Amino acid sequence: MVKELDEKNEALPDHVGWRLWQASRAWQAEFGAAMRAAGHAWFTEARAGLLGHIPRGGTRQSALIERSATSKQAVQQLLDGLEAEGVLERLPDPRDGRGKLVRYTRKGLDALRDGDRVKLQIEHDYVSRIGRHRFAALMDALRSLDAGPADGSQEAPETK
Amino acid sequence: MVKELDEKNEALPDHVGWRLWQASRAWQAEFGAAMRAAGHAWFTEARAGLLGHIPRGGTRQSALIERSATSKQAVQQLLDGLEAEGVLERLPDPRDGRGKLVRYTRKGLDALRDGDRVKLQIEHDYVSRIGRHRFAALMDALRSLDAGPADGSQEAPETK
DNA sequence: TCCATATAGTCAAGATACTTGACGATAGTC
DNA sequence: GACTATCGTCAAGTATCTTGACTATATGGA
Repeated sequence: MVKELDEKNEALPDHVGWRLWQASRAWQAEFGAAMRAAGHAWFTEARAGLLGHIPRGGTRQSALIERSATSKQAVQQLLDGLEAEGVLERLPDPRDGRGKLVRYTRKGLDALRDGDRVKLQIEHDYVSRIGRHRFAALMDALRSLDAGPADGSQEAPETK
Repeated sequence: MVKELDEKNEALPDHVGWRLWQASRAWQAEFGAAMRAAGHAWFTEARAGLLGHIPRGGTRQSALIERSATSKQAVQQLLDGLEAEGVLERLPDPRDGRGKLVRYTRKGLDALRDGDRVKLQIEHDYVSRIGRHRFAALMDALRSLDAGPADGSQEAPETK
């Protein structure tokens, strides 16, 4: 029944959600490929998402669970994997007998360093592709979206 | 409540990839929740991602595989699920005995209609949160990123 | 102090999404 | 007809995430 209609580029989505999703996936694919190419074979997107919530100085596991938008069991399983890979280590929290502290190992810190380098490379590439002005506008809009889910009367807050 | 000693807000990421990821996840969570609330209990993010590649007029399964960035087996399994849910149907391609055509059922078209409505609602909310100008700049930047991965001649370099 | 409740983390089982490998069927080409 | 490429399926395994049940420690009264 379908003639060529199907072959002539029927419109693909062009709304914020789709664009954000495509852009996010493209970034992650590029970043992950670069990280694995840099020798961090353990690097996956799910793990990267978790690591993004762990500051360089480490954190308590419970704080990590609050920040990430998943269940504590999911966080735990990702931590198990990262600990087994030698990227992180878990220590008992001296101030709370129930808690544990999550900390980067040397291997983990090395990965963070490489990650920073790759991020800069990708960002530089993006700027060269769409221009400094568009890139700045992109970041501004994304920060504004993140900042004001409930308060629409504010400009972008200070860049702390 | 919380002892503030080690809660001093160690910096969380603030780069393009992170911002895109967070924004994308937020959009998808909102969209998915609205769709499920609208009665489309079968709606998941993975399925939504696939449906995004299926135009209203349907498509060939092989074309779908090319568009989506995963394996043909992953596509097939998602199609199996969507077919079982009655959202899609697969017909033999009259022009190619090997191929199949993927088409929306009535139920699927109803979901598309609700999806369009939800998208507009979310977009309207975004505009009210960050302003028409920022929103337009966001879409412009995202489209530019998608358009020119290899050709940077769209905008003058304007470096510095 | 003792007890009730909340919090931090673990263990176990299952669902979903995705991957690789192997395979049969049809199409296109010679 | 034979060779090769494409289309789709079947099967098995991995990664990620979810729910439910459980232990241990902390906290806040009575």
